This record gives sequence, C-alpha cells and structure tokens, in this order.
Amino acid sequence: MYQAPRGTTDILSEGQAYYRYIEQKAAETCRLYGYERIDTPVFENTELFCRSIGEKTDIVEKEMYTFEDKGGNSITLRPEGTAPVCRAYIEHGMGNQPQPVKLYYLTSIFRYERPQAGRLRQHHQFGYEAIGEKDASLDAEVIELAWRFYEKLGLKELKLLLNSIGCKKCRPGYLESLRRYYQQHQQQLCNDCKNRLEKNVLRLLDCKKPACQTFIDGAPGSADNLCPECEEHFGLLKKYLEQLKLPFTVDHRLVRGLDYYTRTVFEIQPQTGGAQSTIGGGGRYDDLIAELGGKDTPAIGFATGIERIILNLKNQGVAVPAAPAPQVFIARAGDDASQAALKLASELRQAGISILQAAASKSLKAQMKQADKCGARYVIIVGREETAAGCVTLRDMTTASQETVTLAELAGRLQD
RNA sequence: GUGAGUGUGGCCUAGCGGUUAAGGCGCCAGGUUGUGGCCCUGGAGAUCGAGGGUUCAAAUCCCUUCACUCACCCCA
Repeated sequence: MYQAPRGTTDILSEGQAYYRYIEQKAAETCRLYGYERIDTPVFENTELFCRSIGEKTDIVEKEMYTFEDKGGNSITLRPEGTAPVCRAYIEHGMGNQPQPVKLYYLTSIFRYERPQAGRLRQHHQFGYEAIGEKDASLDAEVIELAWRFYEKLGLKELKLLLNSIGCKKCRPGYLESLRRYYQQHQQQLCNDCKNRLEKNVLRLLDCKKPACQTFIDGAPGSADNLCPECEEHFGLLKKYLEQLKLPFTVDHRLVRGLDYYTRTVFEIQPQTGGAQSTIGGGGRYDDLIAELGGKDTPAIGFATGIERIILNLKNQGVAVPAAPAPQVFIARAGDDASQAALKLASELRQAGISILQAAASKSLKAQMKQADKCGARYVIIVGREETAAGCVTLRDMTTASQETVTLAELAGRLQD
C-alpha cells in the first residue's frame, strides 16, 4: 500500500478548516500593516540557501532536499522563506520602490528531519519580510504584527522573547568572549556543547541539559556586549514595545539557527506545550541582501509554522469555522428524474446557489439521510409527478415543512 | 543521525499462545407504495503493518524490516 512519504500529511477536511482560518487571519492582518503577498518557486538554486542560511548550519549541512536536475543544476526545495523573498527583491529591482518593501507569504517548507510532534518534513509557514528600513520602529511594528495575528487567531498566554545579537561590528568580539568563557569550562560540558563550541558558539546558550544551565547563567549575554549603535537600536525597540504594550522578556539565551540574523531576534512561544515550543520567530538580517548580491539593504522578517499554530489552537480548544454546508440538496425520485435534476442543478449553480446531489441509484430515503447529514437547509425533490407539472417539492429541513412550488418561484423561495 | 514506545476492518478499541478475530462509530440495505434526524433488523468490510522464526497450534512469543508516536539534535 502506498503511503504519503515520511513526515508529510494529507490535509483533509478538518485540516482544511484550520488552514482556511489561519490563512484568512494572516491575509487580514497583513493588509492592516501594508504587506502584499508574494509567491516564490518551491525550489531555488541550492547556492541561494547555502549563502543565506549559512554553510555550517544544520539546515544546510543535513536537512535540505537537494537534487540535480536534468540540466545538471543543483536545486533545493525551499527550507525557509526569507532567502527566496530577498532574491526576488533583488531580482525585480524592488530597491527602486518606496522603502520598506513589505511582502508576505504562505507556503510549504521542506526539511529532511526525523518527524515528531510539531515537526514535519513538509510543513507550512506564514511569514513576512520588511525590506529597506533600519529604524527600530519597524522592528516594533513587525513584532506587533506577529502578536496581533496570534491574538486574532484566539491563541492565549503567549510569551514574547527578545534579544539583540549585535551586528558585524560588535558580534565577532562578543562571540570571542563567549568562546573564551566556555573554553574555561570545556571539560564539564556535554558532548553536544563541546561540538557547539567548535561549530556554532551561540547555540551553547540554547542547551537544555541541566548540567549546562549553570554555565549558561554565567555566560556573557550578547545584549550586554553591543556596540553603541546596536545598543541604541535595542533600547529604542524596547521603548517602542512598551509603548505598544507588548509584554516582552529579554532573554540573553535567545539565539536563532540561521546565520543571517543581526541585532533584533525574537520568538513567540506558548506557555505550555511539547518540545517544539516556538511557534514563530524572526529577526533582523541587515547584511543578507548585500550578501546575496544586492545593495546594502537592512531588513527584518518573521515566520510562523502553521502546523504548530494548529497544535496550539487544538490544545487551547479554539474552534475554527467549518466549511459552509451546501445551500440546497437535490434529491431525485424515479428513474427519469436525473435529466430534470441535472438541468435544475445547473441553473441554480449559475445563479450562485451551491448544490449537492446524491448518487442517482440511491433510494429517496437514503438521499434524505445524506441531505440531513450534509447540513443543507433545503432539499429539492425532483420527481415524476412534479416534473410533469413543471414543479418541484421544496423541503425546509429546519422546520420539516415542504410544499410544491413551480420552477419559476423556486429562486425567490431559496432566498432568505 | 541517536534513544524509547506503538502498529487489529475507513475511524476508535477488545482480544495478549488454542476452534469461523469481538464491539462501538461510520458505510450500505430493509423496517412506507417517493422523504432526514431517534429506534430496530440485516449486510459489506481485517490475509491482526510486512517478512522470517519458535510451536502440534501465533493477532498473541522471538528476530528483521517498514511506518507511526514521543524525546534528543535542530527548528516553524
């Protein structure tokens, strides 16, 4: 038997209701903040992701779906959403538009990982990018959008974690002092942390092992080692967030797994939940556009996992609207009713009325059962006797009353 | 990549060595000769994830494998 590939799922009826709900809230919120939708290809040249995410990150080293196409090009299924948007910004000369350019996306993301709760090989993200402005007020607005989006969804008790990891001027010095600090304790670190000391010093701050916590507490924080410009930027951001009454917590352990981040980084997490605590995160990437060959252009963005949102909506018991029921169910009685029913259904559909019909071979009783189940308010019964008189039977399922009406009257009766 | 747990009809579950694998939901049909929701009756549908082994006998025990779940790692 064929199965969906590991870490992928079919989104069936119930799932569709969640996706519709989330997408609608996302689009609505983005409109309020001036973001336009962008759709980029599901795959890009591999180089784009290596360059942006960072050669030594886990994503690039072991999680990308990379293959060679028939022309010998190395192609990669999008493992994140920011780099493609930056590529599009540069490619289409969006630097010539009024800045910042604000774009949002809803799309599939692919990473080759072991699936678990809140983690899939193909998942979906809603994300947005504001490119071409360095002022901290934009950072505040970007964070606010994320926060209001979750509010609109009905998610409660979220926490906002904030940090600044500096810029290319002050970060190297900070990383060096962090490395020196950890080298003193090298012997006592867990194996993962010994590895991180070599590969990705910032991630040392993210270790969950109890034994490593004491070192984290004593480690120098990036926010305390900023250059004056970054310091000022971070200070302003905090002030703006207070003004907006967004309850943030500065967490000097907050680091992100992609190399392109500068200055502001933030995550939004539910108070409770499994191992995959973060439902959304983002930050500034002031050097990325230039790194990808564009002009020196500051930018900031955010992305959130749709599946993780759904997990939390379910945990918190947030109900989402189901797909609307068909307005009318057409039942057929008698062998020769199909022709008249088909014609009637076509006419009503062209008039904008949604119609469901059962299989022609079913008994009227079975059709009524299905009509009830699908939630249609009205059932039209097309039968020999009515057809002969140019009529149909119209039954209101909510009141269980029915009457014979002419085809001419029908449209008017279905209003309301 | 590492570790642990789980795999029984479409879904949920019982059975945990011994005759035709049980129940609920759902599905189909009948209980009105053209009519729903409740109720009643009947039916279809499972080589018990797959492969191998132990045994007179295996859904039940063992091995392998695949998948799922959870956790590590990493991240949304």
